[in-house]
Amino acid sequence: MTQITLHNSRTRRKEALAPIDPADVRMYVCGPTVYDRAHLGNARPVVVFDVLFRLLRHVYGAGHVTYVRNLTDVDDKINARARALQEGGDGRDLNAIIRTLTDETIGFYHADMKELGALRPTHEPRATDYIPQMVAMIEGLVAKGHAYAAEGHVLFAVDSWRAGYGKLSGRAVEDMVAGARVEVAPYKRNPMDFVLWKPSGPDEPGWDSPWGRGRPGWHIECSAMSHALLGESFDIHGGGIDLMFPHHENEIAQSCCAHPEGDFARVWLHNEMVQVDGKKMSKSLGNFFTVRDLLDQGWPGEVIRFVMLQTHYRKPMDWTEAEAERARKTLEGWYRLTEGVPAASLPSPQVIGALAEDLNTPAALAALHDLATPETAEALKASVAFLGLGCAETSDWYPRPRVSLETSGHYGVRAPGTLPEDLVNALGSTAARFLDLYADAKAKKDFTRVDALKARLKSLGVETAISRRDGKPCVELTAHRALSEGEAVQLRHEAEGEALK
RNA sequence: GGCGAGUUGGCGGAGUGGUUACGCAGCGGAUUGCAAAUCCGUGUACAGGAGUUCGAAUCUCCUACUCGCCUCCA
Repeated sequence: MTQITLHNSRTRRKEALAPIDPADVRMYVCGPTVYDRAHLGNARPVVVFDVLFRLLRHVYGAGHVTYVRNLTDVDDKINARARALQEGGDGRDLNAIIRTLTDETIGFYHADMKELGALRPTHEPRATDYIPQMVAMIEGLVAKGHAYAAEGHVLFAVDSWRAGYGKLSGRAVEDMVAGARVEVAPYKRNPMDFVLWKPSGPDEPGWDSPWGRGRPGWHIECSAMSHALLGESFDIHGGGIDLMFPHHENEIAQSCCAHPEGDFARVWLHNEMVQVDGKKMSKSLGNFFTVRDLLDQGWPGEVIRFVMLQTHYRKPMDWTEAEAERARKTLEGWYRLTEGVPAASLPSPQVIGALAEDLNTPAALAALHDLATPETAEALKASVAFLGLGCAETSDWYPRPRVSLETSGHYGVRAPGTLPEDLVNALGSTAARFLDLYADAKAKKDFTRVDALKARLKSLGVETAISRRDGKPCVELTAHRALSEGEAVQLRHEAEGEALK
C-alpha cells in the first residue's frame, strides 16, 4: 500500500500518515462562510484538499474515506450583508433575507467548485443545522470550568487550559496579550478569551439557550460538527494557514477540553495564501477576484485548477494570465495526445508517488509531462483524470466541434455527441471544398482563394488547420463556439461555394 | 514589537550531501505555400557572507530582502 507522508503543522514535520481506522479515514476541512461568491483564495483549499481526498480514496478505497467540509451560514458578516440588502430596499425581515442569501451563495459555491473539478465532500453540514450540538458542547465546557457566562455571552477561558492553548500556532498567551492591538471587552477574564455564544438582537438570527436567545461564536461550529460527524478523534484537519490562529487554535481548545478522551485532529494541514502582485488576496484588502470572474473571462475551470496544482500547497501562489495561458496550452497538448485513446485502469505510480510525498502536485505534473508521449498516452490520460483535470472526451472546452477530412475521402468527426448534425454536414462539406481549393492552389501555386476562404471561416469562428496523414493533405475545421443561425447559413453557403474554374 | 514561512536559470517550478529535473520562453534544425501541430538538438541557476565536509542548492551561523499571522479572512 502506498505510504502517504504529510507535513503536520502541529509538529512542523513531515509524518507518515497512520489512520486511526484505515477502513474509515476521516478528514475535516474548513469551508466557506456563505455571504459572497468564492474568490480564488477561497478556492485554493478546495482544490488542495480535493487532491488529498482523491489520493486517500485511491489508497484506502473510495468507500473508506469520510470528508467533511462545513458551510458556515451563521455569522456576523452574513448579518451585515443582509442588513445592507435591507437598507438597499429589500423589504423582508432580516432572517428571510439571510436564508435567501445563504441558500443562493451555497448554490454559487457548489457550481463554482464543480467547475474546478472538485468532488463533493462526503458531508457538507450547515452550521444552523447543528445549533443544539453547539449548545451542548458549550454547556459541557461551562460545566468543566473551561467556559463562563458574562453579560449574555459565554466565553472560553484560556487560563483553564494553559498547557494546551497556543501549541498549534506556537504562541504564548503572554506574548499575544502584550502585542494585542484590539480593544478588549471588559467582561473577559483574560484578554485572549474568545466568544462561544453571544446574544442576538430581536431581528437577528437567534436560538434559545441557557444563556438567553443568541447565536454561536465563530469557532464553535467546526468543533461541534466535526465531533458530530467524525467523532472526538479523527485523522486530518485542513484549512488556510490564516486560520491557524485564532480559528484552529480555538477549535482545538474547545474540542480538546470538551472531549479530553479524544485527540481531536491528529494531522493539521495548512495551505498557503493566493497572492496578487505579491500581496495576499483578501476581501479586506479588496484585491480579490472570484472564480466566477475567471470563468466568465473564458478560463476553463480546469485551467484554473492546473495553475493551482503547479504550486505546492505550502507555498504562496500567484495567479497570472501568462501562467494560465501556459496551463491551457499544456492541457491542449495532452488532450490532443489522449483523444480517442483509452485511459489506463490506474494512474501512473509516479503521479501517486509524488502526491503521496506531502501532496507534491508540481512534481506530479512533471510526471505527467514525462508521460506525454504517444507510447504512454493511456497512462497520461488516467493520471490527468486522477488529478481532477478533464480528459479529451469529457472536457467541455477542448474537444470543440470539429471535423477532419483527408484527400482520400476519410472523414472524421470529433465530439459527435455535442455536435448538431447539420453543423457536422456543413463543416464536412466545407472541408471537402477546402481540400478541392487547396489541391487546385497547389497546382497553380496561387493560394489567394484558399487564404480568402480561411479568413471567411475564421470570421465565423471556425479555425482551419492543415496537416498530413500518410503524406496526403488533411484539413481540420474547428468550430470554437456554437454558431449562430446566420453563421450556420453562411457556412453552408461556403460549403456549396462557387464552381472551380 | 512578538511568532512563523520563504529567497533555485528569462519565467514557472522539482530537488535535503556526490550523476540532465521538468515545463514554458529563447536559439538552431526537420517538416511546411502561409499558419498550426509535431519531431530533433541546445545554453543559462541555486540571495549574500562565513563555517562543517573529501565534497553543499541541500547541514550550521550571520546578513539582506520578501511574505504571512498577531483584527474579519481560505
